[in-house]
Amino acid sequence: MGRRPCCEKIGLKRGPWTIEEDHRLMNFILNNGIHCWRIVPKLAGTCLLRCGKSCRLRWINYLRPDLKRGGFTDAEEERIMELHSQLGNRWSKIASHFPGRTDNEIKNHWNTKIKKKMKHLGLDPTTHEPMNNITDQPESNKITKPNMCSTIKEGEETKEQTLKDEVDIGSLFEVQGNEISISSSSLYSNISRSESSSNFAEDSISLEQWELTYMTDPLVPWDFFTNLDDNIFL
DNA sequence: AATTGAACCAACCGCTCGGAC
DNA sequence: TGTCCGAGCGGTTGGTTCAAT
Repeated sequence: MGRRPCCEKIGLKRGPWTIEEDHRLMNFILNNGIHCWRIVPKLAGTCLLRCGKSCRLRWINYLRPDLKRGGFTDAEEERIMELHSQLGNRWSKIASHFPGRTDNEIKNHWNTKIKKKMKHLGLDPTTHEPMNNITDQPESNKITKPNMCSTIKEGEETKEQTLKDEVDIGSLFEVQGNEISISSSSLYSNISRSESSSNFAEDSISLEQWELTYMTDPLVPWDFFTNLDDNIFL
């Protein structure tokens, strides 16, 4: 017998999310936090005909307020290459080094841009070795590079990495009455104090303001979070 | 202006992991 | 100890956008 589906798929919507769905999911999470993804769509209202898994993905990859939008810088690309050479395709681990970036975003960027860039430089994107070293050798003489992925054990990860993994997205918000508080100290708890301001501020806006300003116009939202960054790193 | 192919990226699928019982 | 289930992860797909012709 096969595995049970993660949710009852009959009657559930698939494909691109609408503004209304985003709005409803965002409001639900801001008001209730994240406890169990499976029940989120059930409690979020009748227009959210999505499975919990889909809600989780939408939140993590698109709606999360601490997401950093925009292209990757050269420095970020270099860091991704460096981390990939150590961690392999462990995108979530790699993403944990980039606050505000998602594993999906990094994975996509790797597959569409960095891979090509490396090939252009004559490097094998999988092994990070110069491609001639491998292709010029007969099969029997090839030296197999150890799989970096398998050489790193969970227990050997740094404390810093472990702490980053433990950031609880659901705890980033506090909704009190009609006010949403985005705790900067929570948002950036995975950044060392030396990198961030010691004077953490609570950035509060009203729920109505949030909805009117950021959830009705799909082109606007990310500016808000850019400004949030500016405020925090002053 | 229309067509076509490439590039990009959001979303889905299926598997693994880990906690609860 | 084994089973179940939710969450997380990585690979893949498919729709959209953009550039070239």
